[in-house]
Amino acid sequence: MHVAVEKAKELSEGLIVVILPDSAERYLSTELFADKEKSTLRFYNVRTRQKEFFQPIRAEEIRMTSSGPSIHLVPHLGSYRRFVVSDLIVRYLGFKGYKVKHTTNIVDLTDKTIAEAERAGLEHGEFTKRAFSEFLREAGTLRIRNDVSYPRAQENVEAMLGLVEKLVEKGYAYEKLRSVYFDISKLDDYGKLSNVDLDKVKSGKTPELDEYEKDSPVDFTLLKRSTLAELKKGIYVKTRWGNVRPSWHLACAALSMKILGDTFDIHASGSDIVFPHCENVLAIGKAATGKPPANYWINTDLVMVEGKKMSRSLGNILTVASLVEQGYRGSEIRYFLLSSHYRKPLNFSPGAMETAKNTVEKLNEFIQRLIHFAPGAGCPDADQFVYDLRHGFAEAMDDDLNISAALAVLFGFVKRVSAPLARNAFSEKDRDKILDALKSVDSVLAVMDFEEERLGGEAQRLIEERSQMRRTRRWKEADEVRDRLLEMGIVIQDGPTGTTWKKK
RNA sequence: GGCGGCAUAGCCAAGUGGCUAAGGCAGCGGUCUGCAAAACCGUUAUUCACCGCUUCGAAUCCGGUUGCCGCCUCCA
Repeated sequence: MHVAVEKAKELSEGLIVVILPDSAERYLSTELFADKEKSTLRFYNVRTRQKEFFQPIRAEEIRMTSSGPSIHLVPHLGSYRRFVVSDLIVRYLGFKGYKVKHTTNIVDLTDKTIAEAERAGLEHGEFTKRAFSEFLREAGTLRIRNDVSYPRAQENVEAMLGLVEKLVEKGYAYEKLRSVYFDISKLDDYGKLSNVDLDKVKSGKTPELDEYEKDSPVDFTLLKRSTLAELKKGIYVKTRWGNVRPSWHLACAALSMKILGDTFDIHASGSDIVFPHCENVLAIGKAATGKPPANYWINTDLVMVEGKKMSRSLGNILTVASLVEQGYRGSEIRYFLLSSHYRKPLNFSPGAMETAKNTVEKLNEFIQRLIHFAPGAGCPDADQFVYDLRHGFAEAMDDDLNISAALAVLFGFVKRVSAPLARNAFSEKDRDKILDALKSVDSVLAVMDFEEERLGGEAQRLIEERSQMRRTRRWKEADEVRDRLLEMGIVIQDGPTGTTWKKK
């Protein structure tokens, strides 16, 4: 095929006929035939409420932002689902060959962070610094890529004020009693993203209304007048409108735009904060620049517990730390969070965690069997297995990250490889190809472990001794050694070709 | 009340007009084995909440009913 393409380059016109040794499927799907202009990847865009082909603004670098955590307390599983999904998107774009600049905003200057710092008896800056590093640690546990920029609200107040200045100048924002509000009546399509009809929104219920004077109850806060307590602690910014603190919506909009520019590709957030948060971020960007800040708005759905949204106010939250304490590994928690479609609610239950754990363990055991395999003559099907995995996985993920279908392809691959592997059919070359294909899929999923498990000298000696005992039919002694190894966390498996082991 | 979403096996979950309704977990049977475990092979929904409509054909479209969930408010 390559030869034919090279030949074709030399011709100005003509027809080249290539006879391929198989049905040619694997050639036709390669880059050689890819229409460079058209993407095969589709995302459900909340803005248009349909799946759209993804067209980056600049093909050389995709820019994406994720609504970050408010770090007054360690984020719970519901929040982490969003970050894991964002990470999945970034990783899949990477798998597709794109370079991605990803930012996750750290919301560390809110009523909550101030209140929690107070409760913890810590100075606000110190408190949020600790909370932020704890968040980073847990993100690492969940194998979220670390090449994300994490702009912090309290370090970027200037950018926020600049944005407000622009909004006031253009008439989209107004000051009232030393707070600055966004005037949503100035935007004719406010509410379109979240499909909210403001005439039908029950007004008068916003708690801010008691505290603040706005022209319209639906206008949202950009800069919030500081309280006396905040002033005393020095948590305020001096502006020409008064001593204030930026709002969550403003912080998010400003941070993304500062890092990524006025218009970027993807805005990832949660279905529960479309209104008002995403709507307000969109409004701010649009008012400031005349264009929506992002082209694709992707929202992850909720994590549920016994049919209810996981949230602090319901008192049903679960943290990464508590699951780790229960013996679950980060990769298993990650698997649980990404193993069903991101636009569907995900129900948490102990059983679901157990399923995730078992599944990840099985995948890893499969990998260990590949690593510790006994080489054979070679299996002609290996190439096809690998091709089907890569192709099937990409096809599924291309369809708005259809993870269930993608995982089905992966498990189908495992099943097909298992039988030849068990009868030692693969050559070393086959095996390496199979492992490479798995690694490639795992560059997206990030739930598998490829490190070779090794035995300590003591365990190796015991296994050797036990084999000797078995050869001389000293079953009882052999069983005792087996029990002892089990205590050491090593499971013994006697097969027709000898004894193998795995770590528990 | 307004807007939106969901309902598929024991559990989780794809499929959204036509090939046997993917896959995972759990279970069960078999092969192997000194026993065991693992592995491998096989197996588990005549049916997709309910009623009706359209169609040659519906889990999939349309209408209705029921149940659940989210946002409109704290949480995020």
